[in-house]
Amino acid sequence: MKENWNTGNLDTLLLGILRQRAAHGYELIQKLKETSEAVFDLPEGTVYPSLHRLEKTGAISSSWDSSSGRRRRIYAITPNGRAALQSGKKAWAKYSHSVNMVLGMSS
Amino acid sequence: MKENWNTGNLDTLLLGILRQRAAHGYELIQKLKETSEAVFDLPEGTVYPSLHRLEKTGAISSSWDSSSGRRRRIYAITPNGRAALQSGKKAWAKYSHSVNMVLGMSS
DNA sequence: CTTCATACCTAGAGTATCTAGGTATGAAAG
DNA sequence: CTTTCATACCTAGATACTCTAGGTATGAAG
Repeated sequence: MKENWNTGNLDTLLLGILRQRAAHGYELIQKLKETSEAVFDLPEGTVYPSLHRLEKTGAISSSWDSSSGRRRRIYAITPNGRAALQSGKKAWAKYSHSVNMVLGMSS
Repeated sequence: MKENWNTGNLDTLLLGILRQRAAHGYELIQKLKETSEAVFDLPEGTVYPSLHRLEKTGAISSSWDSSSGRRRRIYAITPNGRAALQSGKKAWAKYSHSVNMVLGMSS
């Protein structure tokens, strides 16, 4: 992942959801909404391109599943993705600490 | 300010610096760098447009100062700006809490 | 007198998000 | 049975912010 939180942070959030278990795109949107208490209520036009980016860089891999009759693309995090998640978390820790400093909030 | 942290957050950061005392643009860049421990080391091409945005929306006001020989545009936060800062801080609190949830970090 | 830090500015490139459209299936309601 | 809604995928183009890369000008230092 990049070492700047300010851009492409959705990629890190998706890896954060996928770190526990694989999921398909639509499901990720819902989990992101649930886990964030509706703060991240993102349109598909935002999330799908992000997933395609992550797959292109090898952070996640996908496979089609049709067991439910309805076709789904299941995404799973790769070892590369876990490394990217770790550096993304570090970037977040630095970024959030700095914002707290600048805004004069408890860090 | 907008209720979404993800976009236009630099505006809130600048208000955070200006909440204590007025400052000119170049100085704000340095203070942002100092206060954030170099995490926010932003180019002028990023910061000046942000200041112009803030002035256009009435969150800050500016005046020219030539007392140092070198001309400087001094920015001060307005009452509107303080209100915008408050809502920006609320947006940040919600956003950062949600990121911590999604990434599984201590919130 | 040249170089560097200060101090301002903007146009255009780059990039991420969002809007708005499209397709298709399963379930529920009437 | 057929219409409607949630599921489930996709992309093209608009929007918006950041950054690059240029420009100008002054004061200080060497």
